[in-house]
Order: sequence, then C-alpha cells, then structure tokens
Amino acid sequence: MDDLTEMLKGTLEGCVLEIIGSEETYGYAITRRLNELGFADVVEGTVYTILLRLEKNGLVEVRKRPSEVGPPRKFYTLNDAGRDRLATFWAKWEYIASRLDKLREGGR
Amino acid sequence: MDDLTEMLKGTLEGCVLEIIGSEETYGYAITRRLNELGFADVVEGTVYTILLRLEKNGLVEVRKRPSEVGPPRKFYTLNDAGRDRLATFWAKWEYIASRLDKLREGGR
DNA sequence: GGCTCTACTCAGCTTGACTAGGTACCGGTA
DNA sequence: TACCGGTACCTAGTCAAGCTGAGTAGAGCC
Repeated sequence: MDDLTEMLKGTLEGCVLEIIGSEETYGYAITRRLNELGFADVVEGTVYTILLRLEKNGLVEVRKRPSEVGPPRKFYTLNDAGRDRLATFWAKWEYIASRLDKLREGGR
Repeated sequence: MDDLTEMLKGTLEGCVLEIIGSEETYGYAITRRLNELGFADVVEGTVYTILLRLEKNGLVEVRKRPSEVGPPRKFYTLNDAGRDRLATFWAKWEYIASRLDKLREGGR
C-alpha cells in the first residue's frame, strides 16, 4: 500500500500510544512493530518525533536502560494523561469510521 | 466531537469525492451534506479549497449553472481519474482501518 | 579498521485542513 | 431606497503532523 502519509496524520500518534499502552517499550522496537503491523513505510525518524512530542506534552513516562546489543534504550509507559489521550483517540477514530461507513452506504 | 482536524487529513478529500461521485452537486451543498453527516465543524472555505484542488488535479468536470436563490453554482462530477482516485481512497481507508483493528486487538 | 545492526536526535520540507477575511447575487422588509 | 440574512464562491496566510536526510554512537563480527 503506497503513500498513506496523509491519512496517517493523527492516527500514527494513536498507534504509538496504543503500543506503549500495551507494554513498556522503546522507539526502535515501536518502529519494527508498526512495520510488522502493515505500516511498512514508517521509519524511525517519524516515530522518534512522535515520541519526543508525547514526552513534551506530558503523556508518557521515560526510563533509560542499557541494551546488550547497542546504545541505551529509552523505555516509554503511558501516564494518566496518556491513557486519556489514547481513549480520546479511539473515540475520534470510531466517530470518523462510523461517519465514513454512513457516507459510503449513501446514508442520509 | 471536537477537533477532528488532524484525523481528517486525507479523508475529507475522499468524502468530497464520494459525495460528488454519488450525484452532481456544488460546494455549498457539499458543505451542508458533510455537516449533516456529522462533520459538523467543516466550513465552506475548507470545502472550496478541496474542490479547487480536485479541479486543478484534473479529477472532476465543472459546469456553471444559474441558481434561483443566489449566485451561480459550480456543479462538479467525477471523471475517470476522479473515480480512480475515489477507489484508491477507499482502498487506503480499508487498509488503515484493518490495521488499526488488528492493533487494537493486540494482534501480532 | 570497516561493516552491519541497533538506537536516538534534529533541521527543514510538504501536505492538507483551518482561519479570517473578502466579493457578490437574491428576496424580504422597514 | 437601504439594509439584512441566506446563498455561493474565492484566497492569503497559519498550523499541525508525518517525512526526508543527515548526523551521532554503542556493540559485535570479519
């Protein structure tokens, strides 16, 4: 699937929140996970900018830990604000998805 | 539902294409239709920029016709390129929606 | 030493929706 | 006549978020 960029605006951050919410993890692994999931073109640079934004906005907690195979990793977990944001994300997603379904069915 | 802006990137254009695809119509009416559908905060300016972009990219045919209740209207229909783009839009939407479902269910 | 994989950062770019103004036609009414 | 609300379209500039491309660095292997 080519060039999903524009349609990922807003949703990619939600994906990252969801991944962090399900387990404590770090940027490089999040990128791999997204690639596995089918977001094949998402690269590290993109994920790191999202992570830095989440951190700046106070939605995550960060812990730095050494790795056995490379430089130290920054592990992220959601705090309360992050869980709120994740819930809001899914609510918005469902809302938009339902409207699009309606539109597609010619709903009035 | 508040501030869907970022999540509408790319999808709003798809909505407009779908609306034009289902019947020949014009900007003001498209805006009303989107508002009815639940995209309450979409204003005319936004729709007109999308319509001008569609026209510039050669995805629509335009016919100007007088109105009985105001200034002349610009009616839009999809051409072949527009129908292609609409199909691509729905394909991308389905792709992203399926990945998000998978992610949400903790799918591996 | 050089290569690959891992791991993070950052400046600058592009896209697309939004803001906030503008123009103009028409009918009703004071 | 003047004004106003509804209809109808246009546009310059702003902002947010993902992408590009480059850089820095640690660890293991040949």
